[in-house]
Amino acid sequence: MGKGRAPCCDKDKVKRGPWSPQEDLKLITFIQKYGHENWRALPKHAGLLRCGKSCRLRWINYLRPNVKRGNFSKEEEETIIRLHETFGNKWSKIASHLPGRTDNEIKNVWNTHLKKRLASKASSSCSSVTFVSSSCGEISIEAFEELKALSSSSISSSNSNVTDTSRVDALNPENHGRSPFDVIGVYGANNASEEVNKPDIYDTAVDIPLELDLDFWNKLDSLGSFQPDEIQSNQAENNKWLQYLGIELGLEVTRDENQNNLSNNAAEPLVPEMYDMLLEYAH
DNA sequence: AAAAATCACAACCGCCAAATC
DNA sequence: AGATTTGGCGGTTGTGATTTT
Repeated sequence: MGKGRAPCCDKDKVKRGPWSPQEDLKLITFIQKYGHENWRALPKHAGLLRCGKSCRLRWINYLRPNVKRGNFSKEEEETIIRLHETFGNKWSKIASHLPGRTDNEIKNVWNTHLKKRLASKASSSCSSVTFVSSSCGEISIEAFEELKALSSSSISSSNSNVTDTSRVDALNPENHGRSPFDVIGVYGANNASEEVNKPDIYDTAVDIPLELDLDFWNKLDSLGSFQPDEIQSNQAENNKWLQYLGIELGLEVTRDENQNNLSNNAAEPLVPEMYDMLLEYAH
């Protein structure tokens, strides 16, 4: 590496503000093909006029598989409140206990809803609630026990679920079998492979092997409700996911066609036409 | 109906720690 | 060992949507 710190990006030469569908597609297709080993170099290679950081954020918060969208459930909100009691504003830590939710989203929910709610609750009463507000300065025994269990669980890496989505998401039974988007973390498996074998990603397309973590699969087995066949083919999941995104982003694939593709090509490698279409659309 | 106020959330900024040279 | 790079994190801001006046 060269000496001298280079700025994160040239602010005059990068696009800022909301992401367009075209940009999303470029990012998705690039990461789908090559992974995201180097965020700084990624925008250049993907043909994006964006800062690497911006790409990373966009991917992590909105484009990667397994990101849960939509309102937080009551349980999720209560979990956030409890975890905030323990961790404070450590949003990534809190996010690591909420599969599919990102630190950014949790932070937003906290700042816009939960903080206010707690403040008003605290002003009315400081006792007799399971989840005690900050102003009361203590945590219930049940909450503490649960936190202890969560902390010692093998699924909780020290990092956020952003970097280890496959494990966290896979172990949440609620996450099984929703949409192609919710399928076991394709990119989590990918990340695992990157650590073992780091190809020159910009010269050759990468065949992404599905790395098996015994502990992970044992836990999966113990859940019982999961269908191992669904994740046998990493490529198949990529395929489903791309198709899903294609529709979400308004590409000309009807839902009927997509349904057929999902069932007929589930075990096939990525459909070249799909790639072409995505790339063409992105250009 | 229009203007003002408020809300919600996506995106940016700057700092820090770990990794790398 | 120290300088540099990079990814990640938390705080903050900008802006479009919604609600209130």
